[in-house]
This record gives sequence, C-alpha cells and structure tokens, in this order.
Amino acid sequence: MLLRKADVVEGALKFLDTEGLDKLTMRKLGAALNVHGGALYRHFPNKAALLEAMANKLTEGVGVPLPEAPWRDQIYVLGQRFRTAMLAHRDGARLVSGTHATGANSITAGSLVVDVLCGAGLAPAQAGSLAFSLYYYVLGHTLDEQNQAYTPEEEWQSGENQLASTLSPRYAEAFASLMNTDPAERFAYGLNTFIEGVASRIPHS
Amino acid sequence: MLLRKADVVEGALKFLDTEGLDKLTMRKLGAALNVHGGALYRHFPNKAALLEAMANKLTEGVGVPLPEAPWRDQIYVLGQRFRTAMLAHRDGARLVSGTHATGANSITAGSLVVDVLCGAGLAPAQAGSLAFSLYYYVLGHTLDEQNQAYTPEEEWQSGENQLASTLSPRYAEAFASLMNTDPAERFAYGLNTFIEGVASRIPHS
DNA sequence: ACCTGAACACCGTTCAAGT
DNA sequence: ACCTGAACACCGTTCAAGT
Repeated sequence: MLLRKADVVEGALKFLDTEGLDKLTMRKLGAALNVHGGALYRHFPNKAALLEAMANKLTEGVGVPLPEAPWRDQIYVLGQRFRTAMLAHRDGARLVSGTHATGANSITAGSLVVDVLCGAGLAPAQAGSLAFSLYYYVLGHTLDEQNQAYTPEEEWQSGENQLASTLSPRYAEAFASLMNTDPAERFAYGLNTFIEGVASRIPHS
Repeated sequence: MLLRKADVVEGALKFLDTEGLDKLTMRKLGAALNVHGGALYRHFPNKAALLEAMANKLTEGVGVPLPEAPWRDQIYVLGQRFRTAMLAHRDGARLVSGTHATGANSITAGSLVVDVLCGAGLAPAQAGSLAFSLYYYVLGHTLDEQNQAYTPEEEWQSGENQLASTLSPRYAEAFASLMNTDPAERFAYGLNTFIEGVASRIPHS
C-alpha cells in the first residue's frame, strides 16, 4: 500500500470532489489514503506544496498547442480551456487561486497567451500585461461561479437582493437577470468583451 | 476599556497593517486590544463576520457619488478607487477577496457601475455582467500587486523566470518588462483596455 | 523508503463564572 | 453588557521508532 507522489495528488483531487477544499486536511486526506496524516510529509514538504501540485495537475491541459486560427479565436479557446479545467473539480478555482501559480503549466499557458498576442501585433510588454488581465478575469469569474454553485441559494438572496432593489432598480434588474442566465454565456460575453478591448490595442488593425 | 464593534474593526485593521492577515487570529487580535480572544465573540458571531466588517470598512469610499463626466472617465475612477482602497491596508485585497462581498459598500459600488454603463447605452443585463468583469480585473490585479509587494524577490525569480526564459524568449521578455514597470501604470493600461472592450459593446457609438 | 504513534504549538469557538 | 479562564475539537508539522 505504498504511496507515490502522484497517488497522493490523485487521491487529493478525488477527496476534493467528494468533500471540498475546506475539509481537505492532512489528517483526513491521510485517512482517505489509509495512512496517517504525518506520512504525507514523506511526499510533500508541506500542505502548500501539495495544493500546488494539485493545482498544477488540474491545469495540465490548458497549455497544449493551439490549432491555427485567428488570434481572437485562440485567446477565446485559451480562456475557455482554463475555465473548463478549473470547473472539472469541486473548488478547483479556489484551489488555483490559493496557489502561487508558479507551476510549469501556468507558465506554458501564459507564454501561449503572450505568443498569440505578440503574433497579433502587440509588443511583449503589453502582451504580458494583458495576459495577466485575462488570467484575472477567467479566474475571478470561475471562482464566483463555483462558489455560488456550492452556496445555498438563500444566502445570496438575503444579502444582495433585498438591499439592491431598494437602492437602484436598474441594479436589481441587472442582478436578477444575471441569476437567470447561464454562467457559461456570461463568461463568454465577458471574455469576448475583453478580446475586443485587446483588439483596440493593436496598431492599425 | 470596554470595546465597541467599531473599535474592534479599527483595531483589526491596525493589526492587519503591522502583522498581516496570516497572523490575524482571534487570540492575537484580542491581545492587541487587551482582551481575551473569546471576548471578541460578544461583538461578532464569528471570525468571518469580523473579516467581512473589515472588508466593508476598507471599501467605504468606493461608492460615493461620482462627479459628472463621460462614462469612460467614471468607470476609470471607480476602478482606481477600488484599487486604492484595497492598497490602503496591508493584505487589503486578500481580505476583500476572502469575503462574500455581500456588504453594503460593494452593493452601492456595484450599482454605481451598473448605472454608469446603463447611462452609456448598455442594457442592464450586460451592464451587470461587465460590472462583475471589472470587479474581477481590479481585484485580481491588486491581489497580485500586493502579494508581490510582501513576497521576497527571490521566490518569484526562482520559479517563474528561469523556466520562462528556456520556454519562450518572448514570454521572458514580457515578464521582465512587467517587473520593471510601475504597477499603477500596468493597472491603468489594463483598466483602459477593459473600458475599450466595454465601448465595443455599446450600440452605434 | 515509507509509515506509525505521539507529541508540540497552535487554531476557532463555547460557556460557566465573574464584574 | 462585557470580560475571564478554561475547556473542546480540531489544525499543520515534526520525529523517534518501527517494518
């Protein structure tokens, strides 16, 4: 029953799906792997390293080579890939957001974005800046989506809605319509809006 | 030496500046206020409620009425206000990102953004969607800024840079230039790029 | 090399009892 | 009403000792 590093990461991601990130503790994960909590330190120097390895595993596919296409489509695909990867596991976005994103996968993905944007006509400095902007948007959106998915409906209702409607009828309408549209649709809308912003930065296009 | 709710929040924000969010524990905050940790539960039902009150206090000024101006300028000001508010305290962005943003201030700020965008010609549903996009960008950017400010330079150097340069020279160049430009400038660039994206969503403008 | 068992130094939270 | 003192049920992490 000896464990390897990859077994621990795999088991941790499985644990994540069934129990959630809040319950992922070294002792409980150990128990799920039929091992004491302390034994996990033979494979990872600390919990943060485990979480980083999990996040890295989660975003594995994001940086694979892109099919030839116009730059807008390529950026769109990269954003969609990143979101889909995080949604593949419960609390995936929170897991990724909590790590330092210093893993190999985020680097290859980031360099892909930069390459695409440079190919579109942007200077490297601007491409890098906008690559991070894209990252913030996708991560933030997916984080919100996933939090609401696992949050009881009532809680959101109580806090936001009642205050909103007394404050600004337009805000109430906007908020209500947000709750009624598919998150994937909202995500795509924001992603394309971002892409149009990027387009405005490209010289003479 | 009796404490009021506001005293606790104020003391907690002061503690945040000197010690950081990671060290902000009920016991230590209590000690800083000359009180035992358990006493804080007379003022807040739990730690999450304290953090939410802190985040709410932090973002107090974001939602104050805007001077008359073109919508682009108004959105720009709102983004700048939000970033500035979070930067005003150590770990301010992390504090805000950890709470459910259900406070009164985030609602007034959000409704301001929606109102401005609707005034610019957007439908409420789209305005709401883009208001969240803006929120994700500003929060994500400020989070990164603030994390790097309190992170030893070496750590970033080791992980990112060495891998990046072997992977893609353009990415390495982009990354290096990012480290050498003022965060405020990068923030403004991304914010204006977002605004141009929003502009592309406005009918016949 | 990998794991157990037990400990250390903490957490958030609760609650009788004091003032 | 607010606080103390002490406890409960946990954490991450370490480390001798086992196999």
